[in-house]
Amino acid sequence: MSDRKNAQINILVVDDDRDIARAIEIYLKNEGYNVLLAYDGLQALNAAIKENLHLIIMDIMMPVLDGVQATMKIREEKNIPIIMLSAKSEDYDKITGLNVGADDYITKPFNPLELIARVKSQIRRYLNFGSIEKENIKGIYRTGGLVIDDTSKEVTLDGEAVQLTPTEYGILKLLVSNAGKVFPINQIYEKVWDEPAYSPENTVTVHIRRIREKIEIDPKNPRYLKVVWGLGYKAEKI
Amino acid sequence: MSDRKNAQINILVVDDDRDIARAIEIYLKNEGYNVLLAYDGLQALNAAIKENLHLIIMDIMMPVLDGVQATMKIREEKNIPIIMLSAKSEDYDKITGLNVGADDYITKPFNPLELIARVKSQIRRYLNFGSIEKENIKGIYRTGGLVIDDTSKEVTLDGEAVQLTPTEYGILKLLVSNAGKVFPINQIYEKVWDEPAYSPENTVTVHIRRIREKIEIDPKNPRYLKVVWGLGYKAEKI
DNA sequence: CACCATCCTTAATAAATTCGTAATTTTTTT
DNA sequence: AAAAAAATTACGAATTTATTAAGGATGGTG
Repeated sequence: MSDRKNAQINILVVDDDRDIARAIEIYLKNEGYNVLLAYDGLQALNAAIKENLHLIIMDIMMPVLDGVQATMKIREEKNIPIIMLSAKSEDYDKITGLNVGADDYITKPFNPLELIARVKSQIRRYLNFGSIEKENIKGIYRTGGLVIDDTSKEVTLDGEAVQLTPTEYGILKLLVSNAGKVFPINQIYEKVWDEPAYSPENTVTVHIRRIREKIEIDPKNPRYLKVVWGLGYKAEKI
Repeated sequence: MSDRKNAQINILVVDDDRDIARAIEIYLKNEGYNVLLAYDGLQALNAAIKENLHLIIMDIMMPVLDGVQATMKIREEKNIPIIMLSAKSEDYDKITGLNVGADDYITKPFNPLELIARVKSQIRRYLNFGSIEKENIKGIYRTGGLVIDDTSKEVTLDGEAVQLTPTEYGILKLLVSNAGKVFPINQIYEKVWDEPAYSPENTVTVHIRRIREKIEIDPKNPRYLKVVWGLGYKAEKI
């Protein structure tokens, strides 16, 4: 029953009520979408940066970081469509949500058909808008001659395959998929390892060095993985 | 001689010395601004709440409610730019004024041209704030040919990259993102270092000097990073 | 189960870059 | 002219990143 054409589309569902999140997940998977789950705004924000998302469905009332705040943060980074969910149908929520950068709004309890309709509408709008490149939907990231295919997990440099370890791949994907953006070392650690960074930040440095050895002609003068002194690393946007 | 485009802009002039208030009124009307007058802090506060103001020029020494107190009250309500006027150029006044939320500062007797220049600068800053949101949301700050991209932490001057150290970057970002606003040295220290400033830090001065060397053609006559004597530094709004 | 290969982490050291301080000079204000 | 504020200069200390190497965990294989 699942559409093949939707198999590449990643939707993030964010709700602290796991039953609701799971229910939505079922509806969406039934339509053939690929679904990721998060249970608070912070997780959502991390996923938005790390994953190749095409739509976010987010509850407003959440612990840690509520839907409104999370939306604002995400908007600073990405331009993915966001549908807000709210238990109450109060105007205040709606207005806040939309002003803050949400693209649509659904009140709970919602009609599954309506949810799907709005999801499709947003996706159509997003994909047609040209705001996204065809490449992105396939999970392909690139800068200069460096190409990362996240579907096959293959990395090529000027057409030649590069062999990376899982950790190296994770770091490179994070940086290249957000090319130009500077990531502090501990943020890299947290996003790639998915656990709080205490102090072993040297680890990241060592990995960076190894990636450079594999993708840079002259690791001392990197073209792609650049350090921004005192701030972190970034993949040069070429 | 009056600009039509300024006809919609309402400036409140607050001074208990009516001659001075009227003099300022004339200068401003000459530029095409719409001028309202108030003769003490309480009137000013009322006007700030009732009228649709775009700028306030306020004397510090006033009966009923002085300029500092009035500024604090107004700040609780609105975020209109406020330029403080002071007969004496005593440090105490200046520092209090700026810490309390004034955006700029002029000492009497003042040069009419300077007054107008500062008025224009503040108005521009205030009115642009809403419309440049797109840039702001992406973390791009600019004044003149100086552009700061906070995502990639890149600074360019007339298109050419400028290499700044983390501290230099922090200072420049603070000033440029609030271009036109004067920051006392200890405020700069506290915001950039994120720790209390104990002794008057010569450190900031040295950093300013280093930034100037990198972004100014003639560091002795800076176009961007200007000192406001006895007060602090500001990035010129160009 | 022992062996091997791969990858990750840690530590130690080196290299690079930046920072803060103090002393001195210049500029501005009174 | 005196005083205050800011600019300038130079240099050693401190911070941050790079590099190298060794040890340990993991997983596959004979």
